[in-house]
Amino acid sequence: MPTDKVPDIVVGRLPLYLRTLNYLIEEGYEIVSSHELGRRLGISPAQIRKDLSHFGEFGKQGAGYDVKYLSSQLKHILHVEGVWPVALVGCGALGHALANYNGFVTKGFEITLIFDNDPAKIGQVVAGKVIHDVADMPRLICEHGIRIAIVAVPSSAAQATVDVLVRCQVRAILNYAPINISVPPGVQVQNIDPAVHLQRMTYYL
Amino acid sequence: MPTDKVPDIVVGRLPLYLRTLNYLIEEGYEIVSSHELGRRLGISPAQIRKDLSHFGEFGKQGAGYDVKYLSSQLKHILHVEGVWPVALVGCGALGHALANYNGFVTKGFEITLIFDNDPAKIGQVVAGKVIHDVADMPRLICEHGIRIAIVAVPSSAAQATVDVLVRCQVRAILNYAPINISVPPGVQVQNIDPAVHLQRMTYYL
DNA sequence: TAGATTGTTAATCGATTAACAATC
DNA sequence: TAGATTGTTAATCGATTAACAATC
Repeated sequence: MPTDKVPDIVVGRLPLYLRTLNYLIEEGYEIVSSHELGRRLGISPAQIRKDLSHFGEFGKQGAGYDVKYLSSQLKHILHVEGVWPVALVGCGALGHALANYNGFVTKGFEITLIFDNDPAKIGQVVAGKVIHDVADMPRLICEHGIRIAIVAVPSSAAQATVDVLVRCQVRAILNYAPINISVPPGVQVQNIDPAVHLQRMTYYL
Repeated sequence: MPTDKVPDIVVGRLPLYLRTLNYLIEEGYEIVSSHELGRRLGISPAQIRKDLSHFGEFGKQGAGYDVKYLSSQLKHILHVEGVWPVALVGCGALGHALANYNGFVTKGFEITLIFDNDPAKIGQVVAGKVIHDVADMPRLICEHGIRIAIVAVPSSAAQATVDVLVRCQVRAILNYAPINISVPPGVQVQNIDPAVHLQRMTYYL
């Protein structure tokens, strides 16, 4: 029963399914059951089948799911069949690590533009890309048709950075600044703050 | 009505409340209402009041919450009144960035031990700390009484690293390797995988 | 066929919201 | 006091799970 209006929480699990399927491919699996996939993910088989049922019928009764086929279908659903160009704003230690991270391309992303506001860094080359002046963001992001950005600037600069990105038609922002940013409706934001993740665990210690 | 058995999802929001309260302190606020706090977080006021009610009564009717008091109470609840020593395993580009990140201490964490398996790196100093051989993890983590670790090793080494950490009595793991790791009951895991976060957003593009 | 696993429904479970008495 | 906001209950909403007919 495809496309009712898929809950956010279901969409959030699809990348995890995809990631595990790709490991299964590497391991040589051709077929996987919802039970085995769930075991690897710590998710119930029923939930996996229910989640997938939002988008169509991908399995075979009595057999399971063709790993490569389900992987390709999830890539299609998540719009990561190709490679999205991504802008990275902020090239400090974290920005450097992200620029050099070689795990993005196979997942559908490539950092193609890097920005910083430090005159000492502008013009330098990181991971084969020149660091541009943040002042040139509007022009360059527009020229490259960038829709996705990673924000790795200090908290104090995060909201202003995001405001510029939104005006440049960026519609998905991965925010590493440890602060809540606000965006207009229709703009996606995901936040990564290691301290928040750690504090969530210390509650149980 | 304190301590029923607080849902995970509620615990997960507390660090976000705390983070926002600390920004409010910086901005000079002394009192905040659930409405204002919710506005900043994109969460309903009712939810904030309900979440807090799991742990006690922290507000004043007609007034709101004393910002400093609520912040200190949340720190107490989350066990981040002091500073936890943290082990960092894997000192590549990401590990370097984490070792040099200065945002941890005020949030209750300090990276005190760094490990890598690369002979060329062992013995070098990063962020004022010597990089130790991963072979020495059991002894050093035990000696320092470490309960929290950050895993920034390649996916291929992640599970083995985690297995060692768990044997060393580590009970909270922040995993940056893009793979599902398995741990015994009672060990907390949080995962950070930028590609997963990005793919969750491309669905909507 | 016999065995296994899907896709889906209905039931259960849990989380969020609305509303308001209590009270500062 | 009057106005405002909390803490909490009950109602609503949504997500997960159990179970099974369909079927490979």
